[in-house]
Amino acid sequence: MLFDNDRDGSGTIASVLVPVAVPGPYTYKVPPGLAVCPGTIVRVPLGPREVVGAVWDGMPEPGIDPRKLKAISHVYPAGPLDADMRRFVDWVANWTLSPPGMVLRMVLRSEEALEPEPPVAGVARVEGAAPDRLTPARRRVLDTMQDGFAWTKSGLAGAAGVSVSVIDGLVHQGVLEIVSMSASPAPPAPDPAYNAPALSPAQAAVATGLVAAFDRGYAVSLIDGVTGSGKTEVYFEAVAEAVRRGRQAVVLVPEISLTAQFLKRFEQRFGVLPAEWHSEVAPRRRARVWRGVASGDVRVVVGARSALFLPFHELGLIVVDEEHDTAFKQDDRVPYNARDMAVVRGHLAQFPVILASATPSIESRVNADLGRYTRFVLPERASGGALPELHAIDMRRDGPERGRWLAPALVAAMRETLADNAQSLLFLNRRGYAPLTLCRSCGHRFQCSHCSAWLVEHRFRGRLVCHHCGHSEPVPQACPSCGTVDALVACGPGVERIAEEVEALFPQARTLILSSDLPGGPERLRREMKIVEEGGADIVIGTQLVAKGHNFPLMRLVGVVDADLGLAHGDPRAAERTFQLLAQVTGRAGRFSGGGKGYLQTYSPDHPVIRALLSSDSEAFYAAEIEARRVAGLPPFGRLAALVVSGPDKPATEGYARAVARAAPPDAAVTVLGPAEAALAMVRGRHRFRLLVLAPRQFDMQGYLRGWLSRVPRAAGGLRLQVDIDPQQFL
DNA sequence: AGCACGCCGACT
DNA sequence: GTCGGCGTGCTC
Repeated sequence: MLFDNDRDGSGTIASVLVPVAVPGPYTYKVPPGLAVCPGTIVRVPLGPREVVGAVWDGMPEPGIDPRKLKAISHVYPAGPLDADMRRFVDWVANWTLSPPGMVLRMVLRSEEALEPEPPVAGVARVEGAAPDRLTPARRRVLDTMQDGFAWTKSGLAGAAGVSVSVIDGLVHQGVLEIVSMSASPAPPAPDPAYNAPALSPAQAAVATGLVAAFDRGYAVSLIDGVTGSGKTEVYFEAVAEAVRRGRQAVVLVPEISLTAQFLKRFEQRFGVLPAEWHSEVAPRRRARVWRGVASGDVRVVVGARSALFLPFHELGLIVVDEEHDTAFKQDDRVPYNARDMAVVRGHLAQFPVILASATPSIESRVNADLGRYTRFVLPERASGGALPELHAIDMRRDGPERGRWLAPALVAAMRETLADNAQSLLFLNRRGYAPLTLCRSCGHRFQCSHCSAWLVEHRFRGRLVCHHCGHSEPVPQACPSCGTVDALVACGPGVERIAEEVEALFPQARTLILSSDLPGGPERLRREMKIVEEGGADIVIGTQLVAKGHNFPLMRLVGVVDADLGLAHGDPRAAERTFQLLAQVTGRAGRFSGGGKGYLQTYSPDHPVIRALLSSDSEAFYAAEIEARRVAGLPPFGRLAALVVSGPDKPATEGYARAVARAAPPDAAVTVLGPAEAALAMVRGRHRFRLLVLAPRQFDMQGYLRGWLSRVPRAAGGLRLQVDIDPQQFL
């Protein structure tokens, strides 16, 4: 904010939010001649360096020694951030108990974007000049340039089918000259009328409902549609409506599914590729998208969760695809859930938000049941194909012989599928060869020295790996405890072990493992996904990454090797996660090739999650799960739940966690999970302790946590809270 | 003595 | 988040 307090000649001052973990804006002098307003993006000195910040709303903190004030050193041409954006930053900061500057940092992550796009060097014709000899290559270049525009060297070389040296030669001769090309032209806008699809009656009804939401300002729609029901086509109609209304739109997708396939579908519908925003976009391109979003040249962005913090001025729609996906959660720095913050942003700026999933999260279902969201159901596949027929294999009765992991019934189905030249998918959410290794002689179990989780054998790499902290060591010849040689046994299966069994059963089949940790990285993974997609593999063995994003058109059979995995451990969302994962995985079968089959190997065929999966009845699952939470004394999700995660590996940390548990109000259910349970419960985190607080609806969790935080001595060092509360009731 | 490393506090 | 200051402990 600006303050005209020039009465004493000291000049104006402004509040500036700086990208550091301080509680609020700092005060700076505005040098004469610089024009700033709330939202202006500025560079300011901070300690020994200069940082990028933004002029912010609010009174400067009183009691700052005026002699201490430094001056804004630069005003960026980008921006200013509008009032909606500033309110959003403040809201997210308050909600996540994070310093507002740290949230602002997420908005201003591309420093390159803050300056205008630097001009690029190009070549243009010199009026009247002709080359000494007109070779065929030179002719092609000059023909290509008949439009009279300037070209970049490489662009021209590509278009004319010559090498850059031909162009250099023409420059040398004075036929072409190096010119400075101004910023690239605005990308073509998506055309809502380009290729409107023929929607089924059910899809059309949903599309109409989504479009109608635009007249209500803020409204949240939940599209609950089985895999293959055409959710994407349907919400594209809402994107089209936003574009028609002159608004910008953003589609948030879990990072993993930001695939070429998805972008191509967008192009088929709208005639142009959308702007992309995620961590793999190169800095230059990133900067261009940021500037385009701010200037309004970019109308639609498809991106990962961080796209939510782009500086839109005319945002009129957010779509969150696969809204249940945990990739929308950021666990480090500012811990936020992009799905919830999307709803908040829609609320603050009064525009519609669409959440889409085949397996909505419990909280979104509850919010729909309570009437906060409008739920649209797409119960059938758009192709008219049936959902896969699912069977349980009771491993207690019909399991495989000792030392094998695939039941006879599943093997028979694989054989049949193979004979039909179709693909099978074996799903096991466990990387490596075996999850536990022990010594046959003395019973020693290999445990991680850093975090007490079991070490997982990775036979291809010849190492024992901790999946919790990443530590790894070579597989020893002798037992480190009793010294017996060659006495180590692998217990239980991982994908590598399943592959071994498949290769023994079907030596002639083309078998492929899809697992995130195989050598070759994401590049190889993409290649292999493509191989599967094109039919280059018969049997695919995959971890959870096969559940997401990619479509496998030839997949006809899915075998879940261990359907119970993930149902047992301490995470209160274990059942929900398992249901979502297995529904997504089995939904891969027969999605494009007509009928498909799925087998669930389980020791607990009567578990509500397994039963709901078998009957393809997600209603049964939601009812059972909500009831189970009620019986367990947990408040219904979608109301209030908080996770407090404490970070560093310090004895004091556990003490603080237990102290907050004791201080909790009587009607809040508070659980402290120790390191082992936390390791199981948090797949990706490296948290040593985890405090789970479940509080009833009317309880001010934010205030409680803030009060508690203020009492934690600094000595707790780096203690971090992760708040996982559905913000619905506060909107 | 010289410096690598970790911890802590300040940053307007 | 990033920097500098300062203490500890190790090496030339």
